[in-house]
Amino acid sequence: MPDSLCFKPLRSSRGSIWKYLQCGQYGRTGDSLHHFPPAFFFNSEPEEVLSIDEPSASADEEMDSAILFGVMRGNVVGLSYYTGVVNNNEMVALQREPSNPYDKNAVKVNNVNGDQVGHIKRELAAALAHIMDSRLAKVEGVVPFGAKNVFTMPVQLSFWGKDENRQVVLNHLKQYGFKLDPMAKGFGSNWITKRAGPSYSAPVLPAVQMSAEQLMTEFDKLFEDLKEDDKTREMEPAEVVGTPLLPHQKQALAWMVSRENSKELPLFWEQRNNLYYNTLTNFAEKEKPENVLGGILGDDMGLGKTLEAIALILTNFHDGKPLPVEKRENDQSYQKCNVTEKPEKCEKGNTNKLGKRKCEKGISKLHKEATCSFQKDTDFDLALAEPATKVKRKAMKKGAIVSQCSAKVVSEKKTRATLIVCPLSVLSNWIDQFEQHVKPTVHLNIYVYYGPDRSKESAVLSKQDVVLTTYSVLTHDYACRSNSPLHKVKWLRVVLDEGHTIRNPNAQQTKAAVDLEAERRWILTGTPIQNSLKDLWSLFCFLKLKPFADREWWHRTIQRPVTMGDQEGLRRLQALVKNITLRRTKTSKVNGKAVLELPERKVFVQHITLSEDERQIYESVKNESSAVIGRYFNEGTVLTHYADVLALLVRLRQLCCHPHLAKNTSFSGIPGDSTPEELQEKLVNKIKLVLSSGSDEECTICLDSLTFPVITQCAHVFCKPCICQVIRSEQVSALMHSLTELRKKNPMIKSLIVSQFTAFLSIIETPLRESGFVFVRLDGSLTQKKRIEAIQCFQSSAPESPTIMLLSLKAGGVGLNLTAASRVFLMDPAWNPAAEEQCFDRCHRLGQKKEVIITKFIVKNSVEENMVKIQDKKRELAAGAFGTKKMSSSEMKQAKIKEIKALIDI
DNA sequence: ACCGCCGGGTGCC
DNA sequence: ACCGCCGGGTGCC
Repeated sequence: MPDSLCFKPLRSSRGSIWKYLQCGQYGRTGDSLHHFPPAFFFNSEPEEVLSIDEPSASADEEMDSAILFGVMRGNVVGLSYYTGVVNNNEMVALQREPSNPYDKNAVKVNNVNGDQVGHIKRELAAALAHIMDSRLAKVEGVVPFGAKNVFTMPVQLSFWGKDENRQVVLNHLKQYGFKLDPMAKGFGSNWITKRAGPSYSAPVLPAVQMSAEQLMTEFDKLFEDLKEDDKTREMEPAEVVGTPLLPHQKQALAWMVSRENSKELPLFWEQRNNLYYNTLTNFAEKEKPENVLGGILGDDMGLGKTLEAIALILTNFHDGKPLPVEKRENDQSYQKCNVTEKPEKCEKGNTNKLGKRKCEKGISKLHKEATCSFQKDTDFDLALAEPATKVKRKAMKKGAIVSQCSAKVVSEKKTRATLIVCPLSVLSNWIDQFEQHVKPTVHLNIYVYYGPDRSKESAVLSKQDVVLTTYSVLTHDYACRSNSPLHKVKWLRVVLDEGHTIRNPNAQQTKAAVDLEAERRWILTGTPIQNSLKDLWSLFCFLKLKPFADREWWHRTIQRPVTMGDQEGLRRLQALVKNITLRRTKTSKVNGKAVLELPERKVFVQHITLSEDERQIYESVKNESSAVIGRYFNEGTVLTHYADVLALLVRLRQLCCHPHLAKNTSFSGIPGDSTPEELQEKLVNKIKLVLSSGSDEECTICLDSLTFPVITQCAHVFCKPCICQVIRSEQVSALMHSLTELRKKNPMIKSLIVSQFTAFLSIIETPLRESGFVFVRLDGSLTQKKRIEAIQCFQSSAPESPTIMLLSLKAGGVGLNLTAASRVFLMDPAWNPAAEEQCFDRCHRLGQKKEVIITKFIVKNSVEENMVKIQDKKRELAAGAFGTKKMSSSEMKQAKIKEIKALIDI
């Protein structure tokens, strides 16, 4: 529930290696861990690997390192005043109620469902209030017995907190005459282990725990066998899916359909008599808990998650029947009612109709809707008077069509629309894929909810087959939810593409997504967990996974046990993830055959030697940088100057690419002293100066006044002819050589040229042009529209289409499909090997027919070589993460300092 | 009748 | 509500 998301204000916490390593504990305790491919859990993120750790401050992070102070018995009173009921051994939540008019110390006791059971007895509440308010300890309760009492019942309280608060808590309780039992021996062992036990520190009670464990193991096994079977069954998609599915895609479809139609109880629930029990919390209720009608489709990039989702939408409507779609009788109707304009050319906010490709401009959406929907009589006639009427009459004679119509009429009352939320960068991909995979004889109503003219009528959205929108729009709308049709419609299905974008539970976009109302919920992501176990929680919240959507139950039943190394907790987590996730990697097998048979991929490293001049500049800047960083080391302030240090390193890397990238710094004294803003300002001022003063500025190459002045990133002004000549003669030529050779061999081969520095891409443009290469460019500065244009242009197989794409490493992120390219030139190494891999995958993915050859340029004897060494280490680290012990933050800092030293050879 | 005892009214925080 | 607590009724054994 959204409430739990707002539970406590937290700093926005990005991942860190610390958290990543914390997860290493899975491996320490788990013997059955091979079920989780490591990549599923740990995916290091490019920009985070060398980022500074923020101090751990948030409430829930405190809980991660909490220890058990002890336990005590208390009483819950006033039971007869409240509706909440509990079972013996059921977990309860304690909640302060400072506004209580009878006692400002009041502490409420709620059951797992959030219903109030009673209050903590006054005297005890007086002692607890301060502890809870000051967060000296988290107090958790279990009702050991007496759950059916009418007036009062006992409650076993356990106190968890930071070690340093332990004594404070004990003393405070003592003042009120209470005392904590250490919990180690005997006390309460019966009640605590029997059911709710495993969530507590497991090792103290081995004997009793074993039996509980064994029980669960048996249960898990049963469950696993069942589910594994479920995941290998294949299913044919609805007839209207025009693309044949690969075996693993049919498996995904079968699994997704079975998830959506599941009548089973959710995991960890069982029926006893007339009640449904949650075996983790011992909560019970009369009403059957809803299973998650959905889950996480965690297939690797390139396996076809989009197609799998489209197949699902078309195949599984209500009662296991396909979505009743409007059939187009023949091509005539298509022609007649079509404005053949490409959706890509639509203005923002317009409706893109599949197959129809109708773009609306200014006219009301409803009106436009009518243009092609020949089952809506009035609208239809209005918009498309004569010819379509004929089409329709003709159509109505056909039985198939009639039944389609009636099916539609019946289903009209049922929730119909699927909402797809995705990052802007893949929005057009969805449109393309719908167009590609839905038979052209079918008309699907697709509404792109984006742009200033998007309809605010929820009725418009709810009658679509598919509504596409972006996370930004979703979040924006959520801010004024009363006016957001997205948050009013009761969706048949909500699909979050690149669903890991909601992994931060405090982010507005997470809340906006969780707040959507839907019968079925899906998360598509290649990386369900990026940094730690916590990432999963948001996803579970979105899926409305009972009772884990509430932070407390998630924490007590899963997160803490797992973090504390409890086997039981690990098994629960494992079962849970397996239950709702389908994950195949590129190397997964279906019936002994690889899921995806991609052409081979080869990576070559080409070492570059800097020219005499370049080496000179490099060395001088390097010495300067080393001196500055060395000073920081001596002062012990490396980490406080981290940003500066990074800037210096970036300069060095830029120098490896091209001296002009960092030219200003090599002349301007202390490197790293200008922020990007200052740089920007400098540049603007320079341009102003040049423009205002005519051309009295000198070109530093010909030392004459400027002809055709151009300005570089580093605020240097040259004559265009001069700088072109310089660039041509300089050693970017390793690339040019390869490209020219390649063109000689096969002029049709397309290449990606990748760099992290867009300025470097700009420099490369010149010799490319000179040599007559046709190229496009894709970087972060392009608008969505231009991006699509660039990609389409590049992907085109037309003879005059560009053969080269200049790509900035971070542009577009995941999801880009650049399979037209079969060569990649990586001009400079990235901090993180994963970022490079992701980039290679943009062309080495489904649809690639050719062998992919990747060339990495590495400058000899430079910061780049050192980076490659660190990359290798990181790969090792990631591979062995399971066995690694938790690093403290000071160890982490040491590791970072070491890294910096290694980079600049100090 | 300054106590004890009895039995009815009453009851979370 | 099988308790405790309160306060009124009551009063030899």
